[in-house]
Amino acid sequence: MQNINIFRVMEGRGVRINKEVVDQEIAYGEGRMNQLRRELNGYNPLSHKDLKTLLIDEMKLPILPDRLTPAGKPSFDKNAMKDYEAILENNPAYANGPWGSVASNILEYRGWHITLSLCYKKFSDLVGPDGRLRCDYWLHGTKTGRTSAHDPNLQQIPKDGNKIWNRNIKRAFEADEGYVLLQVDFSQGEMRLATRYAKQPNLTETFQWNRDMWGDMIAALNRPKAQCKTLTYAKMYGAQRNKLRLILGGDDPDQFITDWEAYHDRIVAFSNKVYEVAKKRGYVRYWTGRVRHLPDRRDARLAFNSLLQGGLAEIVKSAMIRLYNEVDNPECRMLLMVHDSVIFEIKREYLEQYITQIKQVMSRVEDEFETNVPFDVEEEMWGLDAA
DNA sequence: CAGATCGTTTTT
DNA sequence: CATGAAAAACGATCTG
Repeated sequence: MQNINIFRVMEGRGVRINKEVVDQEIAYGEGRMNQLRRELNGYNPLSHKDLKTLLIDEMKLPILPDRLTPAGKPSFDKNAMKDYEAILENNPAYANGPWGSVASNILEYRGWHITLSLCYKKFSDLVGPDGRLRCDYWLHGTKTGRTSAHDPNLQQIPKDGNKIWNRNIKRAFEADEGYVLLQVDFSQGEMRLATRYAKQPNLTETFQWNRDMWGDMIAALNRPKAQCKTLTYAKMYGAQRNKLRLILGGDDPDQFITDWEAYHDRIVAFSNKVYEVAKKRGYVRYWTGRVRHLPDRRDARLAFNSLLQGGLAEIVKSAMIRLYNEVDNPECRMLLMVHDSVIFEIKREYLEQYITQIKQVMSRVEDEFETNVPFDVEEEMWGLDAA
């Protein structure tokens, strides 16, 4: 079976939508947006112009030098608004004014705008008469070889959130009667691939012994998990020294970076080699033979990330072929794919046995790709309230 | 007015 | 000159 046919089957199946939850959230969200707009004196939080008039001209807040848009204008995105919120809270001149909650109002308005227009309203418009929502996958939708999804883009539905505007998103999806929705992810797939390519001994051991990668890194580098994640992802994306310092903030970032690079010495050396080779050739070749041509061969920083992002996408697509051939059936249907995870609709009474089988088949990467680093997967139930 | 670009949000 | 990957999609605003 080829991927194109598998995706065609998945597009045909779609996923069931809970119309009550969707309608309820639309009504509530629209009400909140109207109220917030009134509290903001009619200023439109979606208009950069309005926000400049309100925040800079009227409220006399400063333009934040570290918070500029690519075009060099003051940014009012959520990071900037957090800074403004702190300024407002710490300054009595503002606290006693009429704009006490202006920052949180703007953030909530924009949060609802995104959730309603991209999720709930889209779901409502696009859901079929049978109550199922179908997106459109583009198998060639990205430069790296990942798949993209459209109408709606189900690859960007918010995670269950602490934020009120997307706290109920997952409740909008439901399984058929007697079934459950299960997501299965390749965990730390890109780091496993980097470890496999670079033959990084300590990480190879971490993965072979099925230890927690973050736990080992935290212990070795003596830094909090959030910092370890930030730096690790930034390195996988090819961030340069200045950018690393900026995103890590205070607390001796240079020492941290040095320690990280020592702990991942083989990966660092390998990424440098990928850079050199890609610069010479103008492209990078994945394990399947697929190539990504660089948009500008003088700048090969993209190469390492493409090798990981694209190479993992090839691993996931291979896994989907095995899953379709060996597992998929009316009791256990593949419905959706989100980059490094696959979402299934499974008959509840056989759930445990299918979890075992899916994990075994999905992680059997060595069928196509020789590796001594295991590619483990983790399962997660959708809709925990499903009794 | 149509189409392009900007700024913002969300995901892996 | 500066540089953090890949995307979708909305509304507001700019451009021809």
